[in-house]
Amino acid sequence: MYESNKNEPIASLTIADSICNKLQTAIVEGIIPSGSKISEPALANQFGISRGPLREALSRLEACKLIERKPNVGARVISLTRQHLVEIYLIRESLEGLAARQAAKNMSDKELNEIDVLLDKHEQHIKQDQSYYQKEGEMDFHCRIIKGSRNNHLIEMYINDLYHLIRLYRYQFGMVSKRVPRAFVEHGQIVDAIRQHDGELAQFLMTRHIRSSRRTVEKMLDEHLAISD
Amino acid sequence: MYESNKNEPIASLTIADSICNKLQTAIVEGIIPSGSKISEPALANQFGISRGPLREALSRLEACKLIERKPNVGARVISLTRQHLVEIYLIRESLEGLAARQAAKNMSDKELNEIDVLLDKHEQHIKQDQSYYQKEGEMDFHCRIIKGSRNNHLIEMYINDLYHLIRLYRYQFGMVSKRVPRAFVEHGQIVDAIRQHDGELAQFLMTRHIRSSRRTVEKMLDEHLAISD
DNA sequence: TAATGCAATATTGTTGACAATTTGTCTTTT
DNA sequence: AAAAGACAAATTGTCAACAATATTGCATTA
Repeated sequence: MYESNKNEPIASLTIADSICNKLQTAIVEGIIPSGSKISEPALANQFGISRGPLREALSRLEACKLIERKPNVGARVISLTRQHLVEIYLIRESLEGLAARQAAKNMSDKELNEIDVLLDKHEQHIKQDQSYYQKEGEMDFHCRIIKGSRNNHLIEMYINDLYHLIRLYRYQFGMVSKRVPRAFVEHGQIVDAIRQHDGELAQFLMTRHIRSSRRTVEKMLDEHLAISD
Repeated sequence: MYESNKNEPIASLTIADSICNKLQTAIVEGIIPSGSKISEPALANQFGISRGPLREALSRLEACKLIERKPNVGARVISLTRQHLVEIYLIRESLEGLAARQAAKNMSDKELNEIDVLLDKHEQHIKQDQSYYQKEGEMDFHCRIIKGSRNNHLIEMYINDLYHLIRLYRYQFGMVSKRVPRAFVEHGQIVDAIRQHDGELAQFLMTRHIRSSRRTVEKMLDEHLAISD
């Protein structure tokens, strides 16, 4: 019996899992708008399932802070605010800095080569079409550094919780800026530092990279949009 | 009608909430031992409730990583390992460093004075009885710095998730060390830096404080206990 | 007319039963 | 005797109905 047993589970086994994933992308992409109330009966028969697994899915969405629940009242998608966005960026500066430092210790050559391939691909995409890079490429890079830290708790915190929030703000605020080429260069610098096992430098560069990104976003929000504080 | 409407909810309103709290302390205090399997039917009629709210509580325990669940198999209390403990300490170094830096910006004089009172109380307790300080006092201090950061997302991450894990390891590994007096001094230094609005220094001191604590613990684990890696 | 209180409605929380999956045991086979 | 397979028991996942709470609208009253 030839088991093709990749560590990846083939598909979302339980309904709650499946629904949770669908709701995550629905919220990220604004199909369920931020701030809107979530009706359990409505969603349940919209997906053709019972309220049981739906509530389980909502629990997980609450855990990764995509929704807020009040007892006996219900669930709402979180409201996007400038302050919250800044809070997340500050946390990212901190955690991804740590990740970069640890990645310089623990990341394998194989992983680094794969990142090289990724960055090459990004370079091509940037020359033609910025949108891809902005939407997925950037986060892809950051996730790999996180994974390279070998800190499983950090990896879970990031992939399960923070990741979705970051994507949410990215989508909803449509963050595209002149920083894309600059960010690309900074990614290269970070990889270099990791390759040389210079943890301190990698941490410094990563922290600064995200801080720059944060400031660009803050400026953008101040100028362009009058988003409720 | 004189509403004594403190922002605190009077009691855990929903059963799931109540059970979740009970399970958290049960796990932290080892009443439900780490690594043990959790039987839903058993727990349910042990608490005299149905499996519905119990599962909701388990979902939250999974969210704060006190238990691990596998689909169609069940839930287990996490196994305590040296590596996991180190991972958490590294995350704390990072996040509490950030918190201290932000606290230097945002913490009010009132809060600082309250911490002074707290530290005085600690000093008394240390002179008589180290156990109190180790068990709750230390975490109390750290929580206040976190709250002083005014970063709500960070506060929730810490209070809802990390906090319980830290307490869990504290209880189970019975961490008492000669560092207690030293740690007390370091707490004072951190408060001083915050009071002077020296964010960089506060961050540096907090990070170093936790790093020292981590190294003490690592050494302790290497010497005394042969805990499974 | 505005505010208050009550009743009706709708939503969430909880329960117990049913379905699907896994685990353990026993039999069968090589 | 060991391994494979089938059956049985137990556990988890899911469902639909019931209870409790919150919200809404209306009527009543000041």
